[in-house]
Formats: sequence, structure tokens, C-alpha cells
Amino acid sequence: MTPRGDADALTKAFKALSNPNRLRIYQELVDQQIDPLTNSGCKLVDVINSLKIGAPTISHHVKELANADLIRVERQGRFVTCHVNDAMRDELRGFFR
Amino acid sequence: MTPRGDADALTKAFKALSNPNRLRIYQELVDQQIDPLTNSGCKLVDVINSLKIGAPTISHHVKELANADLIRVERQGRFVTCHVNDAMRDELRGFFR
DNA sequence: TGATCACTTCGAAAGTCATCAAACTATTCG
DNA sequence: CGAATAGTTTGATGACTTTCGAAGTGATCA
Repeated sequence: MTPRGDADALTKAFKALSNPNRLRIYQELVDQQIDPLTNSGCKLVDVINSLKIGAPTISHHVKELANADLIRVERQGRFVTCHVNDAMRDELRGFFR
Repeated sequence: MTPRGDADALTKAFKALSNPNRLRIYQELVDQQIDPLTNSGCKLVDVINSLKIGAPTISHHVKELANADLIRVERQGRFVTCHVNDAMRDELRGFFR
């Protein structure tokens, strides 16, 4: 209905990307996904080790990214892995046309 | 240097778009700009009349959008007019590739 | 079973944000 | 000049955010 997608979903996505640490997490997930064959998402433990903030904070940020539909989160045994939601990425790209 | 542009500039832009009223202002400016020939920006007074928030808040929001390089602001006599910064729009589109 | 690793939840401290009313500046118009 | 219109600045307030440490959960391993 709206020409540029749902405004509420967009503000949620932009808010999720408006924190430096969340943006870095998202970028890391995008980068891990360049090769779709080898791609098996990104383990959260790697993110936790690469950023200088605590695990509780990362957990909170990941939840916000997931809540904004920017990523998908999945538990595989002991690990949590994250994947970029390509549909949302397309929608955000479309917004800037 | 960074493959997807300056992270600091990006977070600033996303933060600016993460508020519903600022997103609406930005969208209105984009819509006003469809025809580049007739385009003479958007008068702030029109924005003020179209949103249900006070002039001081609009002034604050516009400053944030300008500060994030998303728009350009210009005084023409009594009126302030706003224009979308196309370079930044391109950069944001590029981020989602 | 007990230990360990990978998170998550809770509660709190410190900081940031959105909004408003009141008072201000700038420009035009009569 | 004086009044009106357009917008900004200031200061306050309530709400939300980021982050942490401590304690909790779930899965695997010895």
C-alpha cells in the first residue's frame, strides 16, 4: 500500500542499525554470507570474542536485530548462529531508490 | 578503506531515520523531489502543518537529518527549504548490496 | 553426575532522546 | 515602526537505551 514499505518496520530496522555495535554485528553477518555455498551463518561466540562488549549486551543486541527482522537466529546444539534476512535487506535497499 | 562506507556516518544516518517523525520528514522530501526540474525542495512550514508535533520538535528533527548528511537545509527569505542529499542516499543504498 | 561452555535473563546505573512551553531571532508586509 | 509569520533556542521532563555484573538455563563432555 505504501510506496516505500511499512514505515513502522523501516523505523524498527533503522533503529536496530543505529547503534555502532549492532551495525558491526550486522556487517559481520553480511560479510560471512558472501559465499552462499560455504555459508552456515555466524556463530555468536565469534561475535562475542570480536567485540569489546560483554555477552549480555551482545545477546540483547542480537535480539533487537532479530526483532527488527534484519537477521534470523537459530540454536544448533551449544551454539547460536545468525543469518542475514535477505528479504529485509532488499526492502531497505528499495527504500533508498 | 571500509568496504561499506564509514560506519560512523552510517550509524548517524540510521539513527536519524530511526524516529517515525524524522522518517516521515525524509520521505516527504524524497517524494517532493521526484521531478528534478520542478523540484525546489520542500518548505518546512508544510512539514510543520502536516505532522502533529510542534515547531520546536520539527526544527530539532530537521537539524538531526541535516547533521546526518541526509538532507540539505537552506533559508530563502522567510522560509526554510529542505532537499534530499542524493549522495548519501546512494551510499545508503550501497550499504544494502 | 559434575564441570564447562555458550549463551540468556534480571536488575540497576548512567546516559541519551522526544517532546513541549516559553522566550527568542529573522524576514516580510502595511 | 509595528505586527505577523516562520523558525530557533533554551530548559525541563518523562521515557527509553546501553551496558554491566550476578545469577540462571541448556547442551555437551569427562
